[in-house]
Amino acid sequence: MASVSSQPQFRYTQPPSKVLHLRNLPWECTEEELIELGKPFGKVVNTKCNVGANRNQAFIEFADLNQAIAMISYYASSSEPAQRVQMHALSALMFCTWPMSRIYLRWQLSALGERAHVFSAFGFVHKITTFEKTAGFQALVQFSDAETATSAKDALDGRSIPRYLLPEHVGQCTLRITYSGHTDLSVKFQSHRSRDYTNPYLPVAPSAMDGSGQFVMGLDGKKLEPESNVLLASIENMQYAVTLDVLHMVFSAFGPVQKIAMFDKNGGLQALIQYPDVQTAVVAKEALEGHSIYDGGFCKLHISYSRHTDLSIKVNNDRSRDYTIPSAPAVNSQPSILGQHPVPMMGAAPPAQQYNGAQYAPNHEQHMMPQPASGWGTSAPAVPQSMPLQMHSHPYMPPGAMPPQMAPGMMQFPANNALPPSSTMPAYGPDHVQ
DNA sequence: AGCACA
Repeated sequence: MASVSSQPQFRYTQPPSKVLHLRNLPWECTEEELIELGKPFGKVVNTKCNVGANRNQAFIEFADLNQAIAMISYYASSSEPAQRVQMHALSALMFCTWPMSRIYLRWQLSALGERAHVFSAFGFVHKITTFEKTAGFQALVQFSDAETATSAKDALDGRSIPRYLLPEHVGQCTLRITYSGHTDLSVKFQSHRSRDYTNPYLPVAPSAMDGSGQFVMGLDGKKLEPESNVLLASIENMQYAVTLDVLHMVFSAFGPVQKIAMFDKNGGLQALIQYPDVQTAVVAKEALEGHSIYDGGFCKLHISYSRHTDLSIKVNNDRSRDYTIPSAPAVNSQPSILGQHPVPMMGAAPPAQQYNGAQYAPNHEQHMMPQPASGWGTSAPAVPQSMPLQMHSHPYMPPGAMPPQMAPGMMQFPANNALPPSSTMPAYGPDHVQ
């Protein structure tokens, strides 16, 4: 735990790229705005906006690698992995203006929960601090200038935070906004309750780190773990058997699964799932966390990043498998899997509609995950699906070749957060954008 | 009306 305080703790989980991937941009943005964002750091040669089901993701490509690095570095917050930094910093910069006078907004949520993104749609959020009072959850938000603050106040006061920005269990959050009496926020640390987006070198608050300095808290107070290409999934409420093949199918929807190891822990089932790269694991985790494999909350997944990066699978059996080894796995030696499959799944469970949660916009045109094969009894969209490249090409689960255990009531895959595992552009051709 | 500091 030594050695951390004076240096910013950037953690780059990806090799540098000329292409930056921006996630969680609030609402739609334009190509012009993306160019404005990147211009201070170099020559923007390509952009793609309105990517993803929520149209809140984008790509920026620079002419030179160093320019992309410069942008990342500038907006890096020392308390977060680089991927999240991109997301936060860039969302704070949308519709940006750069001027002098400062003004504060005070806002209040009618329920617990905090989303800086809400404000960043209107301009560069310089600093934010949150706190709880008897009246509710409050925050001070400092913008770059008064005009920006005024437009944000006028647009947001009395309105609700978009559902997709909120956790499922949080009800409607109505904002109340007035001007603050403060003139300048003085943020001493980056922490789970306050941020200074103008200063990437601000130290991380000790309270936001654990003993080893490894984990930090996100602005929402949740733990941020170092990202990994290996996920640790624990399964709760396990009314039905979860087999290796079921896990393989569920996790393969986001990219090729290299290895799976299942084991029992504290009376529950856990599994380590290995992807070839971190980004695929990030997408899978964000999409699957908290959701159930079967309708009715059965076999609910809780997913975290593993400390492992490469599992060593000693033997292929019904609890562990290395899918990268070409020797045909003896799937047929377990004919009982189907027989053991829970009967209620086949008839009693209603058609799978697990992902009608608000954070997954029900935008069928934008679905990029494999749709249920015809015959599953769920409504298939009329329009052809646009799938990311790896869905067509990865050898582990060709589209339409779902394992037989896929039963009615099994989870469908969510539509958003489904990004290609690389931060290159080609997966989103120009025909995908209006 | 209500405004932080690890």
